[in-house]
Amino acid sequence: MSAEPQPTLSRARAATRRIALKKRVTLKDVATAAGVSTMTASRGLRGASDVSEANIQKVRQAAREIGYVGNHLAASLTKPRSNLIGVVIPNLTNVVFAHVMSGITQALEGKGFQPVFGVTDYDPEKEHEVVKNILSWRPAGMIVTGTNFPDHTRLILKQAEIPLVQIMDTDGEFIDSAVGFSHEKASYDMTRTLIAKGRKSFGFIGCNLERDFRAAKRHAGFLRALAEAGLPLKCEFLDNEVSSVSIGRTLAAQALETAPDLDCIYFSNDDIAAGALCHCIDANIAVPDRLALVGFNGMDIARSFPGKIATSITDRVAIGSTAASLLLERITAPAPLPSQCIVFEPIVDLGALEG
Amino acid sequence: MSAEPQPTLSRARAATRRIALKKRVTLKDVATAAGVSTMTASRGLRGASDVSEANIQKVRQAAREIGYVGNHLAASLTKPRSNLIGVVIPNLTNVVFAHVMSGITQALEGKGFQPVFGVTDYDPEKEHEVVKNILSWRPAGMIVTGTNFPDHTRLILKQAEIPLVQIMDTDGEFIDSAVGFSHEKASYDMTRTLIAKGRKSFGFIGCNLERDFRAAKRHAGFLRALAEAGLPLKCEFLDNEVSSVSIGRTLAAQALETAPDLDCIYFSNDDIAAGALCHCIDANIAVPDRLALVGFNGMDIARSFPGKIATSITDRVAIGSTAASLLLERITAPAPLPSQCIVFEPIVDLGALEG
DNA sequence: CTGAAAGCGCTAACAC
DNA sequence: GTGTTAGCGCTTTCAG
Repeated sequence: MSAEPQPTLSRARAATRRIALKKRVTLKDVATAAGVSTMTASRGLRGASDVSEANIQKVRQAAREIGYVGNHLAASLTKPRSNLIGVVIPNLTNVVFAHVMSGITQALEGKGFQPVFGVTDYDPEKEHEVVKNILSWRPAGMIVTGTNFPDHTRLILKQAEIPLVQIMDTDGEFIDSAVGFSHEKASYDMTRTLIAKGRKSFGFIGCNLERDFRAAKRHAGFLRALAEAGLPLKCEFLDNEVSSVSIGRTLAAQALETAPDLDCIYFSNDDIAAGALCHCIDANIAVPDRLALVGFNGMDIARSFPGKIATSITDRVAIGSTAASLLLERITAPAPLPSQCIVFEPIVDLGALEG
Repeated sequence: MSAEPQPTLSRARAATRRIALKKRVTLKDVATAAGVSTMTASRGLRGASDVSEANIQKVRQAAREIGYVGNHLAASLTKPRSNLIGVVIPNLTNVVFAHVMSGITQALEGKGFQPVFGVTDYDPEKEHEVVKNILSWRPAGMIVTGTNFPDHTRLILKQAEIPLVQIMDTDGEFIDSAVGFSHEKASYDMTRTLIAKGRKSFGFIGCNLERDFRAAKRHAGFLRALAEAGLPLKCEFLDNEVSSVSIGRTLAAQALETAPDLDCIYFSNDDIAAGALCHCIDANIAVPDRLALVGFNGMDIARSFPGKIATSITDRVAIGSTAASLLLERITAPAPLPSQCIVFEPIVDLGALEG
């Protein structure tokens, strides 16, 4: 008797559901409407080989008529992985990551993958949660930011055994593959260039260095170049808020009060450098002649003051799209590909300092 | 005989899979490890009521030990809807939408929903594809941009019968609920204010008006205010590329050559206004005394030239987070909520024109 | 409080 | 070419 099916249950449930959500259109409905089996319907809709042209038309027509939508959940359940792509980034108000995302979506365009994303706010715990959550959607691959993961996060990422691309940072160890650049080297290079241009009296202003590992690495590269040249760091102002134009303005004012003889301030990014420039304009300080301002990323905001702010130009969109393309390549490869790292070296842009 | 199970098949498949992906850890493995049934394991992991504390501990411990990750695909399949939230936006390089996304993720934080998103590039066909695709993940709700949808897109959105929030634009008809403001009214208001300040000789410079419906609505509001005041439009330069600082620079130069007596240029957004400002600085044109520049959105780039650019300040982050909160409210409501529209009126910021 | 059975909607594998 | 069967991994019944 327990082997006997009990139609009572499912009928009751169906009835309940019908009241709540009208009818849920499934593949079976398409099949019925087209007068074929569900398999033929399935194959027809997917344009599989081995279906008669007549049936393909019938099935697609039927699907359109009854407004069939398909169910990726069910389809993915029959496969080892879904066609979702997980994307984990620290922040979205910062344009840098918006650009990266843009590159990612461009590369994913029309490839049949849908991005699922999570924002970590530079918080390792949130990051872990987000990664775990996304992994439970069985994504075909993941793109995550940076190389600094706590062990337990690194572990689940490894154990997922799916293609993984770590972006933006190539300074640490990566798990599967990476696309980005060395922040330490980028700021080291920039600082050496500035020293070569004759700057001697350096200050540093940075935001969020405790949580933003990449900003911290830029700080480190800056200090290394200074140390190698035997130059002192005249003053340093750090803030733990996320960077913004207004903070730059405030901190620059403070720095110049503390050390009026500075001839160069290195900022952890362009936003704060732009804020500092606003202060300099008001305070009538000649930029860059008397004081050089150096940001990072080459963002619109820095470029909109032509020549005033020196910066390291990074191609975020390219990093995003390259990462996504690399990921797709690794996903579709018949066998796991060897580890790989693609570097996009930033371009030193001195602006008016060049002359 | 056909009723006889045929274990050969599944064993063969399992073996194959084992080679490819090692073992896939499922709930059953957790149950076995903990010495309980799958149901107890399921309930334990979800912290359901009616499970003994002892078993909860055993199950969670086991899950941790064998590195169980869970499978949202399977879990969602048993429910009418997944806990994904679909988000559809036109663009990501434009900071405006990055801010919106940021607000959305903030509001979704810790609520157990994961955003899935698609970018349309202002293309209705891509938009339709993206919407259809996301719907087939059976999201619990959707956030889409704007009110201008082609009929077939509007239809599938309606038929999905899930909570829907349309954002950024309240000018047209919305399907379920909306969070945003009237672009037409915003620019109408701004233009009237400018006229009241004595500006008489207006030009318009815009980008992407053909595809960006909201920019087009701002254009319309601007023209309406002009017409009402009986003022002529002295010149207009439109471009079909996506807006950028450099385009603004170019078009402003052209406009001022065509109509040197302009005393106010209205731009479709802040980027291009900032580009125009760069031109004015170079050409030594007093802004805003001789020429007022008016952008839209109140973005950092405009504010970084304090007072120079008049703009309508919009709170994108708030729109995003409000939209997401509203969506969650509608998702969790026991019964469908009535239609609802939340308006965030932009703030007119005249900058130095104020005086 | 726990377990067995059935089924979510789809597709891979086999049979016809 | 097309249909039948079984099963993806989980949860919702319902029976103990």
